[in-house]
Amino acid sequence: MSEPVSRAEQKERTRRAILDAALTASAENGLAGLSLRQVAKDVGIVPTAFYRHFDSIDALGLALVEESFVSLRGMLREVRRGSPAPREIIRTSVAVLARHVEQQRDHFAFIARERAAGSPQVRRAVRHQLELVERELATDLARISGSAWSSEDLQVVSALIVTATVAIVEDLLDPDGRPTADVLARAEKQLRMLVVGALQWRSDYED
Amino acid sequence: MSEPVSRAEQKERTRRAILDAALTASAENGLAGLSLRQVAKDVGIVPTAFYRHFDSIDALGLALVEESFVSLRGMLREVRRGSPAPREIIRTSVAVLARHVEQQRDHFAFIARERAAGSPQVRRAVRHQLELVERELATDLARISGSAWSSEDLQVVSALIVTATVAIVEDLLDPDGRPTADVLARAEKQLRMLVVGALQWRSDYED
DNA sequence: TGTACATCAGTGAACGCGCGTTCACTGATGTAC
DNA sequence: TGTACATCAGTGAACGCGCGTTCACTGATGTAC
Repeated sequence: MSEPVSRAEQKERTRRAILDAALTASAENGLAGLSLRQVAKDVGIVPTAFYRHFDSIDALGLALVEESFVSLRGMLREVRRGSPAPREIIRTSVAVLARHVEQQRDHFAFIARERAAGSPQVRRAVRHQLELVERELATDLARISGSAWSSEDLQVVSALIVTATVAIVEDLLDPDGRPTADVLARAEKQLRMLVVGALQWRSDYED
Repeated sequence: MSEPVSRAEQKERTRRAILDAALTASAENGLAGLSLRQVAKDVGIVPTAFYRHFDSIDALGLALVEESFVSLRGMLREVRRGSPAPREIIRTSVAVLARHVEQQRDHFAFIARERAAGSPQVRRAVRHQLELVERELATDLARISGSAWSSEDLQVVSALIVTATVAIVEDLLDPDGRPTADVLARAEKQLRMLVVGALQWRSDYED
């Protein structure tokens, strides 16, 4: 019935199972509340076997950061494929965001949670990744706008957009929060308002 | 030498000591990682005595939420005392924010952390308090602007300002973050940009 | 003011539990010849 | 193709530890008379 699997292949499968179980379990009490023994039990291995795959729980945490940002970058890639018309960009981007957050709920929740509450090392990794996203957004904005903004302004706008988007994701993930449709409608309005402010900025308020 | 203290007074002192120790200890691994035994040891009581003051660690957590928001509201009260000229409001408000965050670091860090990572009950309490702040801000904005915005727009702007401010506080608290002066300069710019967008909004983009 | 009783914050022993980590091991898979 | 040896993912017993919670208690403070 089943294919024979090489030792390397089997090891990779177990590693994946550990990552999946850890992601699910950390949704409960955060990465800091993760129990190596519980993860091992879920995976179906003995606790000590964990060490064949990761040096420590913190190393596992960093692997989960990587994995979660693979999801997030997949989303960004799809957003970049969208229309370049400003109004359309926002509408379609929010729709893409909503779909990806729903499909990769655990990854986005992991990022949102550990960004604020992770161990210093994990928190640093998450913030670093978000900073990279911020810089890429600044580059995109420079391309679209034809360098109408100063580089300082580009950074400020990008930071604002990323901040607002993180908050939108948190709202989407909040089980007690408003209905998804409301959050998305408000998200579009917030982002449009923000873009209006940024566009207006250069002519009116530049220092 | 020392004054005699009533039983009620002594009980209140112990309660305060528990809250202080818990706030400090939770800065390490979050409220979820708090050890009742460690808190008791720090306070100088036996672990079981904790139950004379709180029904559970979650109840203690809710008390810490209350206490932290007393700090935050103290800050807001001072902000409201400031100048009503838009440009001045932002500058002085950011300065007040910076000072309060520095002085009540643990309270602000508690709010930022538990907002994202607290137990469902604690997270709900934090988000509820932030929602109240958002609504009060909407009321203030209505008063200042003379009801130039729709109530829906007021809510959207308020949410955006609160979101941006929370992010600024997180940046101020981040030990690996940019220098405080940079964060504050950027904060002012972000908030101004945001206000520009909101003001422009009503004439240009209203649905 | 003095006495007898009530209250109750804090004590200390004891419990069972799940934790991370160590270690020597097993036995199937992989490799060299 | 067959054999002998190496590798190494997963095993299972054992460890010491800190955890939250129970319970009956003590003794100083507070109150009624």
